[in-house]
Amino acid sequence: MNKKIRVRFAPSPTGALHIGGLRTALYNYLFAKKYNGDFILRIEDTDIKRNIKKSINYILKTLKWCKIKYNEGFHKKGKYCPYIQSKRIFIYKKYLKKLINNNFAYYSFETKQELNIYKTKYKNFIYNSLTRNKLKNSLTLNSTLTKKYIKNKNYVIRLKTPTNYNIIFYDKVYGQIKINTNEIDDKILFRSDSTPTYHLASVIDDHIMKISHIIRGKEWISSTPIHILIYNYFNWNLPNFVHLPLILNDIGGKISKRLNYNDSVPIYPINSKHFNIKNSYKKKGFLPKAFINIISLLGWSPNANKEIYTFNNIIKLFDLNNISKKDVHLNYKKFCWINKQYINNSNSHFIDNILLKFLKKKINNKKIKTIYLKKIIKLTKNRISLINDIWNVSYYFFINPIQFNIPNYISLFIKKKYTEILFFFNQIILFFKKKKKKKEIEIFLNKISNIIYLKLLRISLVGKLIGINMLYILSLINNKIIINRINYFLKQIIIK
RNA sequence: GGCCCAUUAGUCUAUUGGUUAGGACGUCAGAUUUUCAUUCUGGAAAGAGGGGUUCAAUUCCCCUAUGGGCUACCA
Repeated sequence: MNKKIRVRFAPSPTGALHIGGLRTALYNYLFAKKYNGDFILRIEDTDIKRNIKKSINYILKTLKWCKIKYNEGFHKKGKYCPYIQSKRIFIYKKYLKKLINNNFAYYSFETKQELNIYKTKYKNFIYNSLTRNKLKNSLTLNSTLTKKYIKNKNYVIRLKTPTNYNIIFYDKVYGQIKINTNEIDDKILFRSDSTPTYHLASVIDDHIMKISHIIRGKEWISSTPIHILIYNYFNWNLPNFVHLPLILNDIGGKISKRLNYNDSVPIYPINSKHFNIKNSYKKKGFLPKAFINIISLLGWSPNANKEIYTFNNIIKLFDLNNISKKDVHLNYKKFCWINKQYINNSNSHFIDNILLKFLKKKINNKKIKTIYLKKIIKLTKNRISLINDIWNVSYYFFINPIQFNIPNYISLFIKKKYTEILFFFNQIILFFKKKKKKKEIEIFLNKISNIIYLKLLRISLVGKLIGINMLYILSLINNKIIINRINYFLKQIIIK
């Protein structure tokens, strides 16, 4: 019975891959990796109307960024090619015929409008064994009429669900679940435009591709009985079902709710008329390794009081038994904290290069030397959580402050001791007229006994009371610039 | 409305019948930092409510409440 573990991630290319989708992909990947199984990427593009061309590429790019590798599937050669459902329709048609011939599926001739009328007229209208006898389909109409409808292609094909039959299945996360067939409708398997629906295509593919575990979002629990019926009708062995808790957005709703693209949080930046999203986890400055750590903890937790894990450790520890049943709320601050741990604790050379690249791009000034930037990075990087934050903690080395944020008690001090302050700054200007060594600056700084003077100096150079130690600011910023900034600051004070 | 699922601090979670209910983010206080941030130390903070079962229930059962999912010729 020890069948090979084979799992799949089967996104439909209808939009940006959001954090929930990526979590599903990751859990499938982790499970496959842990048990030396196969991880398959299958594109489920059966709904032509909703397909967005760019999204397949987007999904691929996102998985690549996260280093989630699939060893079989779209764009790769494999035993069960092609791995995109729009190119497998002939297969689904073949199996569909079997269902019809065995009386497990039938033609139904109501138009969408007619169905809508039923739905508004009768509360809780369901197209199933309780109602289909009174409706327009191949089970009720005589053969000539049926043939006529089929010839005109005005039909859909529905699954024939049994009457009052309890479908009981065992979910690895949620345990036993029981749903009565009277509650589900005769789902459409094949649309009037001759395309299969998800239910048909995915069950057939999962069987053909020998998928052993179906790991997917909890929203599929209600559809699982339909899938089980199809498996049973074909006399196929059931796969293991593993439903994952949902990831909820701040409002508490499903993160990928219907067609609301803006609700989903993209991982990778993407530009197209369908995605009007400027921000992404990648662009904000999350590191892929940290991000994997973050999403691995969204609905799963190892039994340890630890938060930071390497990818390999996550694979080792990953266990379906530790998946939570409770839906997950995102905690963005914790995401940032985890990312910070990676910035400060992983290979510093690697992180420094990323930061260097970011700063160089931001400054866009080739005169500024790499060694200089590296020094600044070294001094400031323990202050950031996201890569992009490096600018917020180091900008004052590159741009002059224009506005000054002066607290009240210092404003009062300026008014009182105006002439003394002028004298103080003149001394500093004088001091910086000549090149100075770090040691000399340190001695000079130590002579300043009044803290407020130091604070004033900081404000004149940085613009506000933030930033690294004054010694480093004074020794890293060019003397001329220091003097210019002070002069500008003094002018501003006079105006006030 | 119907069906299904969930419910430990603001959030993520550990303990799965006997614990001072543990950890993390956040928050608050203190120390370090001339400032800010970091870092460190410490504090506050939880079993939705009501019934059972049991010597004992956060843990098992029932009801209620709340939240979520599904209820498409979407996936």
